[in-house]
Amino acid sequence: MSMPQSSGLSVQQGQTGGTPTIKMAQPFSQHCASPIPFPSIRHNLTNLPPGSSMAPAPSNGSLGYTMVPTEYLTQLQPAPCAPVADNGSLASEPNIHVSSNIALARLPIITTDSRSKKPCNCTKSQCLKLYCDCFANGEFCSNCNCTNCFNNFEHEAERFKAIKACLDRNPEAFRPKIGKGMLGEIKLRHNKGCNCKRSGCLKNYCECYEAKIMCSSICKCIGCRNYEESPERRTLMSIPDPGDVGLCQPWTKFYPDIFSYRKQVKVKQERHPFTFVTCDVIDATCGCLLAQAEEAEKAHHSLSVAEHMILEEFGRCLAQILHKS
DNA sequence: GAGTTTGAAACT
DNA sequence: CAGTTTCAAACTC
Repeated sequence: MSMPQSSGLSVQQGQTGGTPTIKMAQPFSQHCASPIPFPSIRHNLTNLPPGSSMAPAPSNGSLGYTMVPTEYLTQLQPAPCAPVADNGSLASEPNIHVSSNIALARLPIITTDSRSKKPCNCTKSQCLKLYCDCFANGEFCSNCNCTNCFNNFEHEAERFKAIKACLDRNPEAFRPKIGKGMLGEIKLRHNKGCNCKRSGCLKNYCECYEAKIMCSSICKCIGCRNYEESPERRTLMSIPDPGDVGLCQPWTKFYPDIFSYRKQVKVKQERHPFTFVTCDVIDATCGCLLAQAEEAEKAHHSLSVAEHMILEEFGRCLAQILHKS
């Protein structure tokens, strides 16, 4: 699967282990990997990525919820919660009940559609299998180079069947592959792990490497060189040795745009919010807020406490954004 | 641009 | 669940 090289985020613990900091690592959609079974929070998750919805996990109700592209959700079942439209507003389908206070309380979302979708080149799958990146990402093919494409409005029935088949095989088929690690882990990791044998996990064949994350214990790769101290990885990724720099910020190498606004600011004294409140920054902020919601859920806090925690987190995010700017 | 390699997804 | 096949992307020349 392909991912924009210049986008993506993560939430990392501060160097002293204190306040989490916003770092780029993944598109926002990748942040929503963990099911969110806390209903009171879930119903307030109106800031899901545009075009996404939370749906009950298909296989096992106890699993909570899984994130499914809204197009798929609406085709598979009556939407249990309001999807987020591409323009960031709540969908207006009459069968979807949206509590007015939620609707009123919603903050406007800046769409992240600026990330261009990579066209696929499928020839045999009809773009109805997970081989197809468009299909796997819950998107219709558009401006692709595919042949005999069924991943479009004209082939709704076939798409429906294909989606259902995928979910039957794997209820989490459309779950983002990159997510947070185990409880307490903040770094992102591949949810399934890779199975590379020959690439040393240092080529884009490797999903971990492609996502610019290191392989983890769940990977079943052979001859892996995609780990923290790997010299080959450092060379490939042009990561300076921690001893060579005072404050090592390796991810700035991979995701320069979120850090580049500092340089822009130096060059241009007149600053505008859009020069540093980029889509990636917004994505990272949403990721922090979701993480906070999950923490509240795990701690079984009440809704009001959860809201308080999330608001506090939002404040910290704002402070960091201002500091970075 | 054609051919090869690779590993995920699909299939048996 | 393991082995095999299919597939499309990544890579090489």
